[in-house]
Amino acid sequence: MGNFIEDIIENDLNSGRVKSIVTRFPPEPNGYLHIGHAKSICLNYYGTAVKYNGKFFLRFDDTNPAKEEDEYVKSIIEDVKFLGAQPIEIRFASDYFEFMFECAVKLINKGLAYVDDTPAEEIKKMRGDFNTSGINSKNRDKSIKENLMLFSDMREGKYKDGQMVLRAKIDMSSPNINFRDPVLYRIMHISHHRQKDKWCIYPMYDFAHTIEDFLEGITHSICTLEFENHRPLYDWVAINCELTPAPNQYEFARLNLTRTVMSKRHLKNLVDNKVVDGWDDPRMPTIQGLKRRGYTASSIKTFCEKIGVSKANSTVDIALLESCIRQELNDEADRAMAVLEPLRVEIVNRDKDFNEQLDFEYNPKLEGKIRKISFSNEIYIEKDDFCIDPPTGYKRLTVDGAVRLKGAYIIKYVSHEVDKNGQVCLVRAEIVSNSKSGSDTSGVKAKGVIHFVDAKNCVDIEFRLYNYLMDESGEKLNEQSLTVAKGKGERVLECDDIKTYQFLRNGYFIKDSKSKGLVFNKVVGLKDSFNG
RNA sequence: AGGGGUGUCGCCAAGCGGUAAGGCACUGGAUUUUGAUUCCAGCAUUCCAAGGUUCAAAUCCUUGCACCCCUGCCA
Repeated sequence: MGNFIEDIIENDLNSGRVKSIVTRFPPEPNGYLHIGHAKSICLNYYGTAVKYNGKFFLRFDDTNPAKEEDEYVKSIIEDVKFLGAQPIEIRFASDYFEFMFECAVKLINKGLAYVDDTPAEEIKKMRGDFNTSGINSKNRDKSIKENLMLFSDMREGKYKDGQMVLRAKIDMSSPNINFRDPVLYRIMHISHHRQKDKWCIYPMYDFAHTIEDFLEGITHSICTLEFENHRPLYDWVAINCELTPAPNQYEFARLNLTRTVMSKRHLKNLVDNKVVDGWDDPRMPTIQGLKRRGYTASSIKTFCEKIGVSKANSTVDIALLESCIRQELNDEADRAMAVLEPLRVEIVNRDKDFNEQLDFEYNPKLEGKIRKISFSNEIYIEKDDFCIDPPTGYKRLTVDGAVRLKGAYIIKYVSHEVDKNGQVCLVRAEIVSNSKSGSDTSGVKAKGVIHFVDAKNCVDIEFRLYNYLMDESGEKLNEQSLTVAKGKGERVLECDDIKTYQFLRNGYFIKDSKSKGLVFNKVVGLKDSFNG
C-alpha cells in the first residue's frame, strides 16, 4: 500500500525530475515534540529518505527569536534520536540569514520588494478581506535605490521594532491573501538563541522556508495542510530569488487522536496549571510522555506506518496506538506477578514456615525457560478475584469454590472474614492435594486461573494507572486520568532497570524513570472480554 | 470578489474505467494454567448526493451538499 507522497516521489524519480530524494524535518524550537511530529518524522525519514535511499536533514526553523530557546533544541534532538531518525546533518535556518538577506536584496533590485513604514494595523486594514480587494501601500512604488538604502538601514538597526517591514510586491487584489504583498522581514531587537545580537531583522516563514529548503537541496518539502495556501508564495520566492533547482512543497493531513489533545497551547496549559506532572507526564502525547509511559520508538513507528498518509482531515482512534505497543509487548515483555489491590489469603493446610520455590515461564519468546517464584502459606490475591456473590460466568474464587493459582496449586475456599465496613479482608483456603502446577493429578478442575504474590516474600509497589487525558467528547479533561494503587509485587521487580513487564492479567507496566521508589506506570492494559 | 483543499465500513486507509485490499474496533467459535495470546469465521451488493457518458464507473463528465484551511510584522 502506498500513499500519495510515494506516488509523487516515484513519478519524479521515473521522470528524472530528481535523481535522489532529500527531505527534512523543520521544527521551530519553541516547544516539545509530540506524536503528531512523530508522524512527520516517520514520513520524512523512514517513509521517504530511507525508503528511497535519500538524505534527511533535521533543521531548526529558528527565524523568530521571540519564541525560540535552546532548551527546545536539546529536547527535539533527543526526541528525533529516540525515534531512530538519523539526519545527515543538523542545520539551523539562522545560519542562512546572510544568504536570505542577499535574496531580499535581489528582490528589491528586481522591483519585487519594498520597504514599508505603514503601521502594522494599517497594513492589516489595507490588506482587505475575502470579499474585498486590498489597497496598495503608498510606499509600493518607491525607487529601488531608496528601498535598498532603507533595507540596509533596517539591518543596521536604525529603526525600532515595528517601524518598518520589507514587503514583497505581488498583488493586493489576489484571492490568495498570502499574495497581498506579504511581509518578508520584520525588525526585532531581540537576542537570538544562536545569533545573539548579530541581527535585528528577521525573515518571515514564507520567505525563509523556501530558501532553507533550497540551500539543503530539499527535493520534497513535506508539510501539513494548513500551508497549502502558502504554496504559491513558496513557489514565487523560488522563482524570483532564482533558486534552482526549485524545491517543491507537498502537504499532508496532520495527526489527530481521540481522547487527547495535540495543540501546543492546550498542552502548555496542562503543564502550567499542573494538571499533569510536566511535558513528560505519561499521559501527555509528547514523545517524552510516551517514552515515560512505556511506548517504544518502534511502536510509535509502527503506528505511524499504520495510520497512513493522506490529505483527508481525520482523527485516529487512540485504540490503534495502544494496539501497536500492546502487540509489541505481548511478544517481548517478561511476565511477572503483581497484585494491585491485595487481599490476604491464608493457606490453612500448610505450616507457618511453609515455603516453596515454583517454576514460572517468564517470557513467551523463551519457551520452556523458567525462573522461580515464591509461594508460602500466606499470599495476596487481587480483591476482584474473590467474590461472595459472583456474576454469571465468574471464573475466579468464590465461596465454596476453587481456583488455580498461576504456576502453583489449586486452592479451595474454606472461610473468609469481613471488616467493619463489610469488606472482605481475609480469605482462608486450602491447597487441593496433588494439584501442583505441571503435575496435577488431583482430578479437580478449577474454573479459572488467577495470579498471586507470596505475602512473605514480596515488595511494596505503587502502581500508577493512567487513563485518557480527555473525556469521550474530546473537549473536557478526563477527571480520572490517573489513579494510584498501592499493592504488592514479586521481588524480581526490585531492580534499577527501566524495564517493561506484563503483570499477569493486569496489563503492561514500566518502572517510572523519574521516581525513586518502586513505582510502575501502566503502559496499556490487556484486552479483556469479561464484562462481569 | 472570494480562494485553496477533502469526502470509500464505527475509526484510519488502499483503490488511478474491468466489477470494493489491509489495519484498528467489533461479533461468533476453537485452543489456552493470563477472561491475554494464538487460530478459524463474520463484518461496505456499495464508495457524500443526484443526474449523465460507457458493454462496464468509487474511478470520467455535470450539478449540488458537507466539512477543513486562509484576512500575524507566528510557524
